[in-house]
Amino acid sequence: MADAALSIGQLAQSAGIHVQTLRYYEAQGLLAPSGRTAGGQRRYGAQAAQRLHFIRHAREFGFSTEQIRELLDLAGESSRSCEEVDAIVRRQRELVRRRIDLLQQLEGELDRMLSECSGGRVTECRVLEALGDHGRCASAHGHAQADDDPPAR
Amino acid sequence: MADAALSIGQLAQSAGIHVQTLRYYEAQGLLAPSGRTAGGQRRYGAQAAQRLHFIRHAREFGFSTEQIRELLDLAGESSRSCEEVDAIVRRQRELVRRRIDLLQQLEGELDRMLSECSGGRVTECRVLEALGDHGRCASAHGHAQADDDPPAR
DNA sequence: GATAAACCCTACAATCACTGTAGGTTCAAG
DNA sequence: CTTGAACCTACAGTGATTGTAGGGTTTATC
Repeated sequence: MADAALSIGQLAQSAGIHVQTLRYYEAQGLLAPSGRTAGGQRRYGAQAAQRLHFIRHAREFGFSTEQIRELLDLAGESSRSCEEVDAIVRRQRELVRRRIDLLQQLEGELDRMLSECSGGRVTECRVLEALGDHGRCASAHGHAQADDDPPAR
Repeated sequence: MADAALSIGQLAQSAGIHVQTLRYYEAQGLLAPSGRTAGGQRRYGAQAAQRLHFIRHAREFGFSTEQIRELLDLAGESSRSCEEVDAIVRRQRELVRRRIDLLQQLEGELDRMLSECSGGRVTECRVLEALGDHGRCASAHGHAQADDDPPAR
């Protein structure tokens, strides 16, 4: 069962993450090692590697560790309805959609700023002016505030 | 000069942010109050309000407080070349562009997941499968990791 | 001029998802 | 059996806020 057991460093390298992150996931209840050596070092089996794969993928999708724990729990009791999983993903897609919209507005603004600046002195630089003047924005992205968004690093 | 002096609460409300955030900006060297009352309470003049406007706008654009401090300093010595400001904005646009690309890939994936799920039980739910299986991704967004991105809340 | 409510003060802890560090232990190769 | 790389725990730091504790100040009303 624990045939090709990986050390924490090997698993981390294969996943492109730091060992600390793995220990962090363990502390968060996302990923436990399959076992430990006599000396206390973590060993990860193929199942753990797969679980990590899921976790990393979900993180890239912007899911929080909390949400991932939800998803993993849901997947564990495999007789439950798919609707809960669906709802989480659907909510996530909404967030992604909104973030894209916002970023595209910002990109447009930044482009406009750059096109108006032509390498003069700061006094006549439109960029700083544009940043200071909300009114000139192409889109009035008013300060909405009920909306958190997990970083998509 | 300090005619229409605002309290921290009034300024915060007018900007749609919390008073703690203003105190945080002060600690970070971004925004000092124009003065204090005899009792030690902060008072902000019109100039401070404008500076805050700039700060909030730049934050919405994804600039870090560090970058904003740079921009403000640059704007202060108004005889310097515009190129430094330009470079900061250009770098920022690159980051925004990359984030949009990633998010659009993610959106596509999430859509695909949802279309494959049709409200069954978790055992036959494609969503969890898709999240676990990187290989089935439309785009192989490999684990690039040299890239930070400030949250765009 | 007293009182009370609303506001403000400092200082510090918590959040999230990690990353870094200190000081010590274990493993695998030679 | 020694060496050095990798591992261990425990804890502090990151960035941009937000929350809390325990007080002081301002303002309006009586």
